[in-house]
Amino acid sequence: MKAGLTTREPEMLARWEHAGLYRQIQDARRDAPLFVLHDGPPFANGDVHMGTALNKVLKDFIVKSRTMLGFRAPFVPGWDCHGLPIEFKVVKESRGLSPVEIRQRSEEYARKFIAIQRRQFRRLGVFGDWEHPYLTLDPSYEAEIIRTFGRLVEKGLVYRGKKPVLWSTGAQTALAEAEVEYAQRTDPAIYVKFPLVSGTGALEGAALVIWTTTPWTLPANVAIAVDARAEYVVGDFGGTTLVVARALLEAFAAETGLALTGEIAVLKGEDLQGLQAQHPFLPRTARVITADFVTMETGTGQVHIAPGHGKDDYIAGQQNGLPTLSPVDDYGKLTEDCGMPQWTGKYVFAVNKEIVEFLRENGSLLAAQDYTHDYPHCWRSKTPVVFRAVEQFFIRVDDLRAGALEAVDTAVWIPHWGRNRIAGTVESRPDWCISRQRTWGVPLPVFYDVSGAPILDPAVVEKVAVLVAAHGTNLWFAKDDAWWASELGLPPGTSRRNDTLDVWIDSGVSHEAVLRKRPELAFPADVYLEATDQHRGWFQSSLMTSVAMNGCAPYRTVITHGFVVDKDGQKISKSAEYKKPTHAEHFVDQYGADILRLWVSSVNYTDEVPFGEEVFKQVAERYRGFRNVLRILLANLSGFSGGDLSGATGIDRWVLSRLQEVIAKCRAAYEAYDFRAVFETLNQFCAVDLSAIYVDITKDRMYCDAADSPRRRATQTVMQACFDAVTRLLAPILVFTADEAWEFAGRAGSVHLETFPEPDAAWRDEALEKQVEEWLKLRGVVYQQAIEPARQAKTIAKPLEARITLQVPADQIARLEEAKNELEEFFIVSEVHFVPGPEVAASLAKSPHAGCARCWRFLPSVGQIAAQADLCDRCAEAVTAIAECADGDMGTPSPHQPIAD
RNA sequence: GGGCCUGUAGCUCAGUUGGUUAGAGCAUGCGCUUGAUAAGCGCAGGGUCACUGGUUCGAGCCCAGUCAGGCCCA
Repeated sequence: MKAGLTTREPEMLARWEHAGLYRQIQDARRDAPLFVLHDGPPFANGDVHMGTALNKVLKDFIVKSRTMLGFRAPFVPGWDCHGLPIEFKVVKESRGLSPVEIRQRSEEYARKFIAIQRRQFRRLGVFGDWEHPYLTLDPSYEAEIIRTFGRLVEKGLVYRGKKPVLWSTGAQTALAEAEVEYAQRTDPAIYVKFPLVSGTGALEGAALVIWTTTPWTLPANVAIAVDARAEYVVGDFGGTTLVVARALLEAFAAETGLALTGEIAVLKGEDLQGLQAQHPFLPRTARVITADFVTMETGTGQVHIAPGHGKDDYIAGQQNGLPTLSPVDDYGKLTEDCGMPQWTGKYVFAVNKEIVEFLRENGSLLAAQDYTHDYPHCWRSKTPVVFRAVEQFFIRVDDLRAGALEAVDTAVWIPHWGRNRIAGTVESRPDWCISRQRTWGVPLPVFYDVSGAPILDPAVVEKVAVLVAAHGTNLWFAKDDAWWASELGLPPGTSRRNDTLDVWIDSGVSHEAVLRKRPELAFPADVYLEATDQHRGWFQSSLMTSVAMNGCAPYRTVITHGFVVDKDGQKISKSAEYKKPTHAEHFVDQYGADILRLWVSSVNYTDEVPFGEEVFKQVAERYRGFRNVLRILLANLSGFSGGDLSGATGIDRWVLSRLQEVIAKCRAAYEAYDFRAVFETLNQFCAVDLSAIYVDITKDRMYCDAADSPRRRATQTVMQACFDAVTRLLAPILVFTADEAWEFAGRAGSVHLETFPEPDAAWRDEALEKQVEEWLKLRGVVYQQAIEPARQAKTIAKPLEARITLQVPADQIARLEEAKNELEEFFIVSEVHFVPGPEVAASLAKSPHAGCARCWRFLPSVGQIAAQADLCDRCAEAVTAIAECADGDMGTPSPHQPIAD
């Protein structure tokens, strides 16, 4: 059967595609109320991983179940195509490519993986408009990205500022983290005095001391950071009054030879906050600020802050309103802004030495050593990297924050704590830097006039959008400044740069580019569903752009799922040491897509989601349970052409009643996106109510009653209802198996065109359900106390050989006697007698009667009919009836044809 | 280090507003059946509810802390 799935599923897939099943479903729901699940685009890179599969299958559960709940639920899959990981791979493969070439190859790369992932998603049984996905590299999509930027400009939400980036002075380009490699190099480590110019008492005449390994950043110094809670000593160090963190006094003495000779005062870092200290060579002061990244590992506990030359420095600068200075050019040479003419034009790593000498001469230098450390280098030019502030464009998040927080509360967050998570990130996020110095992306549509000032004009941006919609963004890279200037009616001399937009803008505007553009969709979406990392990612970028443009959230409900973890609860590492399979294809090839889907339905997706071989083996067992139940129902229904419930017994009505509950529970669970509850409910119903109880008990009548006996027909009617409902309810999960069963049952069309069954209150019978619960308790006693011991003792082999004596409280006997025949069937024994007693107890005797050759029950009627001496009265009658209307030998029941194996 | 979250049998999960000996399915063991048979049925074993304190007549459920794990920041 396992082997069956992996070959049968692709066959069914081919049939679906040939028949255009997705189209059929959409057509069938043409006038139904709309339900939009908007696909968050996966990155077009790599194979479909278990996490991606989990995400897509959950989405498919929603789309299919809403469809079966009566909605029109289109699914337009998408891919995120731009971005560094692709560009990086392309550039790594072959160097020296022009931007146009990089973009060509990046697109090829993205399209290759879109094709691969699309095949893998389809293989999972995910329905959608796979022929027309949305791609962020489509010219029409790119144009929407550019238009959105224009709208943001129009609303005054975009500004230009400086921010430090990793910069390769060898390649004159910004680098991403991934493009940096670490190598050892030796730099001067220096201790520098900053005399205090404010401060009274003990601090009068004292100097702060910083430690740095990048002397060339001193011209950009604007502050000194201390740890607010740490203790600092103001003391005499061989004639000069210095401030040093207490924790570093010893190390300071060892490194500089300056030992504390007299303690003047002790202060907390926070007491130093706000003081001004004289810059060692520039006519300005550095302000003392506090920062939580100050450590007591090296230095003095006082950190030189140059916001233009470090990430921490920049953040601290933003928080304290400090200017971002960065007097370094593209080649790593100091510019005249450094304020020291003798250093201007010199390479920063060369000028270090001169700076140190200068400090030594002017008395600011307390000590200098060579310091060897791991330092980032450009992976391409191998030159040491600098942090350098460059012009960037930002979105004013402060102007959006209040609106975004309000919008958060208009959406439903599943699980509910998702609300806190996104609110937290929205509250704390700084302005959004939307420019990147990359090639594989949508160009930042900004021009510069001859003086170098940016032209931020929505009308110009719109013109760019129109050109891009027609020709794609390659145009930006293929044409020169003069072409663009003339095309857009800008003055000659207008130039443009090679910045691209942050890829979070790409996917973050999908509500504009997809929800509003596709005729079959609508804004806002009913549901967004992604992993929890997207609270900071797509959920937030989409929220910000939508609040900016629409003043509301782009979604009504946001569902998040956890990450997949292996069965030990460890995260699935992408590193080389992690050897276990993590690709969906591995599990699909081994077990089948339906089993992968059943796995998704069986876990609590709001937590971390465990998987692994053991988990899959277990799920595969459960799959067999479902499959076998469908099979036996189909087998029992073979030749059945409709009937009624006139011959129904208690157990039939009980199953029918239970079925109504199952239907109601499953529908409610699907509505609440609680697929695990669907799984549990159907599993319980199939494994226990149907397999262990109903089907087992009714075997006797299915095999031995006359084919058209009212009792048998009633049972088939009930089984028909069970099969029909279970197959439909299972369809969103076991997409292939359910449709296969539907086909075997002779139904026209796909089960995926159907709707879910609706519970019929008329069939609910809670009194009966209670009664059967009591019977089940009695059955437990019968098996525990009578049948099981007798089997172990080899008194009997099968329960039908047993005559049970059941002791029950006297007041219950009359009621039980009434149901005596049903209880014999229910216990699957030949005879039951009731005797009064203080408590429920069961005992057993081997039946004194002969066994019927046909139904295997031991009954007094066996042998009473001379013509059929080995049969009981019921079987004799059934055989006679068969003989009258048929010619074949039907004395024993024919095994039903195995169906759907 | 900070924010959000998770931790119940070997596995996946239930455990209603705190209230009797904590449940299910699967897996395991033993047995039965051989008319669901690369199936089916029965019985059994298995949990100091992560740990430690606290509130309460009573806590898997409430509170605090610890440990372990996840995501996002730093």
